[in-house]
Amino acid sequence: MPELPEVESVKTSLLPYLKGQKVKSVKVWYPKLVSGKGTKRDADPLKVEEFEKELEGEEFKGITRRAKNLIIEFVSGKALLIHLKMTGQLVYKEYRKGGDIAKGGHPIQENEFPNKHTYITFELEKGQLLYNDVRMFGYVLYFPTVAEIMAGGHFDGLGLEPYDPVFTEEYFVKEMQKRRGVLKRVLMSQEVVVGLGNIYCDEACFDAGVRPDRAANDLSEEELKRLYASVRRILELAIEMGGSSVNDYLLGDGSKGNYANYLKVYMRGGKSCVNCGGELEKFKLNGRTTVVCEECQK
DNA sequence: GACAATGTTACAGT
DNA sequence: CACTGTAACATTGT
Repeated sequence: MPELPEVESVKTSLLPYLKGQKVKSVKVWYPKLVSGKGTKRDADPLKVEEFEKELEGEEFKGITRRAKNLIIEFVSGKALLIHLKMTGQLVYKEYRKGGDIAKGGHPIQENEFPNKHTYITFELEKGQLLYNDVRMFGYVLYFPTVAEIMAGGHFDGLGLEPYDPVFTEEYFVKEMQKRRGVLKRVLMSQEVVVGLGNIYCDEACFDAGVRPDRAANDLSEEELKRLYASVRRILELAIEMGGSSVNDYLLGDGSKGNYANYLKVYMRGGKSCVNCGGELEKFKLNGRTTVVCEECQK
């Protein structure tokens, strides 16, 4: 589900609820999520019981994000590495007095969570932190320290954060000019800049007026500069709006992001272009549905 | 039933 | 080696 704006929004919306709270107990309902199978941490999977036991009594300290990964840190130094992949959700729900779930004024319906797609429940002092994941692609991995996450090779090969001071226009232009691959593939590979997925890749290309099916190094310097600005502008706008709730994505408090209302091409194939009124073209590119305006994107 | 869905990785093939 | 396409992960909705 989530691209960078969604993951960032989960981070900021969750932190105020979690910070300072202690974990009373943890229950894992789907072992693969915490075992590391299918990730770079295939070796030495921690058993479910150990995952649950290690987190008991831990106090939340902070949440950080690297690309589309979240790192939850505890005061003791222990940490969780989380990737939501396509349909993961991390939602906090306050207890109602008497130990039940809160409802008054809460944006999510009573009894909606936990549900059959809730695979981890963290019982905290004032509420529950729930990990839901319809397609079960995501993972939540335990590490004794943040340093071990960093040393574990999880972030190898990732490009720069879009707001890293080192990620300059010059850097972007230079790196893109080195790559002959299809623009969409390069942007989504996370190897130059991280955070773009299928939604924001199409949106950024539309905003910059370039077709995503061109070769990256075919773009002129001017086009690359436009694209650099568009990538940063689109991601920033989406973060401000709390991300795009197209399907499964929810913020940490269970509410939806608003950016879906501002999407100009994603999911709009066949509709009219907001710029020129022409019909938007939809096609497959690198196995992903892609939408462009033939008139506005060259 | 076929197909597609916000991500990522592995692998076969050119 | 560079790159492309496909499958896989598992489920739901159209």
